[in-house]
Amino acid sequence: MVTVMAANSQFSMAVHVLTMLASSGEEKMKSDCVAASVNTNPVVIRRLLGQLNQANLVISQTGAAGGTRLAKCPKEINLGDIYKAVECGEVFALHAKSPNQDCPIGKNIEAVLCNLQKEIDKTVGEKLSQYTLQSVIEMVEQGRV
Amino acid sequence: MVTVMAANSQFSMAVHVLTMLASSGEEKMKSDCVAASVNTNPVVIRRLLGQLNQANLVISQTGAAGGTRLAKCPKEINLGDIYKAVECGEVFALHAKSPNQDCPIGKNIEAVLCNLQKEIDKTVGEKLSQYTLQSVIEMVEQGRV
DNA sequence: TTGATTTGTATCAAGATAAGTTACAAAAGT
DNA sequence: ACTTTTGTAACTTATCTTGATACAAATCAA
Repeated sequence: MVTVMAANSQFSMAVHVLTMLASSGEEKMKSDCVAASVNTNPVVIRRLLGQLNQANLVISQTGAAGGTRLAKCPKEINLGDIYKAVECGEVFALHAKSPNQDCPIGKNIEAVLCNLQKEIDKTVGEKLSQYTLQSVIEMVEQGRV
Repeated sequence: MVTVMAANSQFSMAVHVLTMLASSGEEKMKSDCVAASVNTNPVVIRRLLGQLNQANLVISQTGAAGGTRLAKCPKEINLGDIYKAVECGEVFALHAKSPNQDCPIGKNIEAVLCNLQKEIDKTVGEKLSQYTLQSVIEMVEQGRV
């Protein structure tokens, strides 16, 4: 596995986490247990679950006997929903600094790139939406891809 | 403009740079001149041009009266080529640390995500390939998107 | 009511990346 | 020779992601 640190793996973790929750059905899971499978710290999982909660993909409960479960069944969650929920940013970034506005190209290129960025992001979202969480579970269960 | 530093804007810069080169036609441009439009340091531009050179999109020449020009005409360069050339990484990253291999889900989720990653990257490449550098130039010239 | 458990969240440290900058060797024209 | 320009190395700065510790708030059980 190629590990590029500082790269955003939240989407991958989110899919993993939701697959875990799906496997436990109605029963709530604790962040410690999920963290053990993802091989990370429980706080990282709770942060992620916070985002998934805001997107109405999971339901959490504090206190003893607390934990988290899916808010919908796996067939009703698609990977596009998850991608939007964790909001990893865009496929490519716009210029770090605004280009030179005195240059005809510099003046107009940003708007063109911005629209392109939106279109690509939409394309990614649509492609991801073709997969439900249920289909991911089936792929994982069968050990095939 | 929303500026997220540390995010990779190489693709945006590359499109900008190539648009500049296209505008100067056969005539070679100096990195200083391109940098002035992109609003960055000439070395940043030269680093980027190095990648574009390796992908055979531009031709550079050292020395006095040196500079860089396109290696092909703008109709023969598409944004997919540029995306591949700058290799900004993937749309989403895989897990930073390998998941727990003792967990049935942890054991198999990586392969599923890896294939998904490749498919999404392919989708992005195909979408970007629909646009030629020529079409970008036209959008920029017309100040519309 | 008291105590234990778990989430939610703040805060800090560590590791990595991108971009900006300086410096300089190599190449190439005049 | 001298000047210009690329190619590249090295360093700095700012920022991001992840991991880790700590603790308040919520919830359950005895």
